[in-house]
Amino acid sequence: MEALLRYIRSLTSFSTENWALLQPALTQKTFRKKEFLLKEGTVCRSLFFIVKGYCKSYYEIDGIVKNTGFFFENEIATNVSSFGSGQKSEFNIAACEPLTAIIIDKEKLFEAAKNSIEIETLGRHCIRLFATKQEEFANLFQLYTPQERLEYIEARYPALLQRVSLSQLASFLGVTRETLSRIRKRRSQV
Amino acid sequence: MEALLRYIRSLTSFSTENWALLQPALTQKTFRKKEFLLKEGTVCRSLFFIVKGYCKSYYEIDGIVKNTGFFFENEIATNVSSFGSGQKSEFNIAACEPLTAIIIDKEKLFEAAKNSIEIETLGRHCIRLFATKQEEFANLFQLYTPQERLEYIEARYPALLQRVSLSQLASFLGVTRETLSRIRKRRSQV
DNA sequence: ATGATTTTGTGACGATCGTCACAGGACAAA
DNA sequence: TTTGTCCTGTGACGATCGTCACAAAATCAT
Repeated sequence: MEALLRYIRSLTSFSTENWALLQPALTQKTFRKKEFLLKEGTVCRSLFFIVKGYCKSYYEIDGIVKNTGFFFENEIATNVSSFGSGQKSEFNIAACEPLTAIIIDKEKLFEAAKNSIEIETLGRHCIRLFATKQEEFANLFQLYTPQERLEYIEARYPALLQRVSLSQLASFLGVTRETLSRIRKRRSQV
Repeated sequence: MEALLRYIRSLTSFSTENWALLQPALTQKTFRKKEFLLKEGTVCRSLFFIVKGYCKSYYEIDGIVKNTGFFFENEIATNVSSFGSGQKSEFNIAACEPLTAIIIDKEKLFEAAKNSIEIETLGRHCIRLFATKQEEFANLFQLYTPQERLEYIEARYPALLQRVSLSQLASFLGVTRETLSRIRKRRSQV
């Protein structure tokens, strides 16, 4: 739980009273590898603050898995649009390793926020971070080639490469695993 | 100004007192075609609510313009990450037509939000909408081929096609104008 | 240690894309 | 009308990617 408080205080000033107010919204839970945090077709009613392990978001289209994001320790995983609008999620979030997360319940969070502008502000910061990350990855695809995308991840998210297999990474980069393999080969030959 | 109030009330409940509190943060301004709303290298200190006309966000990399978004009437254009973090913007926003916008000043908005949880909540909703749209377009690139992306825009944003030239659209879809032309040809021949 | 499963690399081939070059059409200004 | 500019289409060619197939390497469970 202390990890979450540290995370919050890195975003915005947050009193111990507000931390107490927030407690009813928090539950700690563990997930086995491949277990769902969020399943396609269900409504997302939680934020998942990752304490240990990592998970991924992915679409399954015509039986093919397409990874859209990886989430590691001290990050929040969720489906912003489903969480915000109450509509069904179009993608899954699943643990890639045994995972421990603090689940922040939407309804109880909103109740707490009604009486605390600091909590409301915290919510805004969380969404802002999410929007920034989405923007970063949207640009990654709109602006760069697959090879440049790989180099961007290598430079900016080296930890991701350490923990995610090349097949999983290829799916995330929007190419087949064969293509990723050839990009790596091409590059080493130059 | 009424358009902005209608926009706000479509997002969240908003009293006339809060509307009055918000007034100091608002300025109306017109832009000529090709004029900058936000220039690369400067910090984004405003939200631009578009009353009439439209604008685009774009990167200029090695002299090549890459469009990343179009913003029309009753939408808010901004650079969320620059607006939120205070860092310099890496892209431009420029009017594509003569444009009228209500400029919402960041500092004065934050002052107003300090004393009003309704305004703070409004800010959260604005960012949420932005995050949702970013997510939508990030997925468009991660999941679909150029042809499927075109079909998605045709189905979901037909108005965009009416107002944006094919060259501009090609840049937005992440392909050259020649490729977009051939996609359209291929499709009509089937 | 052994066998099964997963992950990665690679060759062949066709499809798609980017680049360069050029031509025709739409539109606005003189 | 004429000129100039911008937008769109298309042909040629090389580069890159996806698909299918198979093999090697690494990992996991027993």
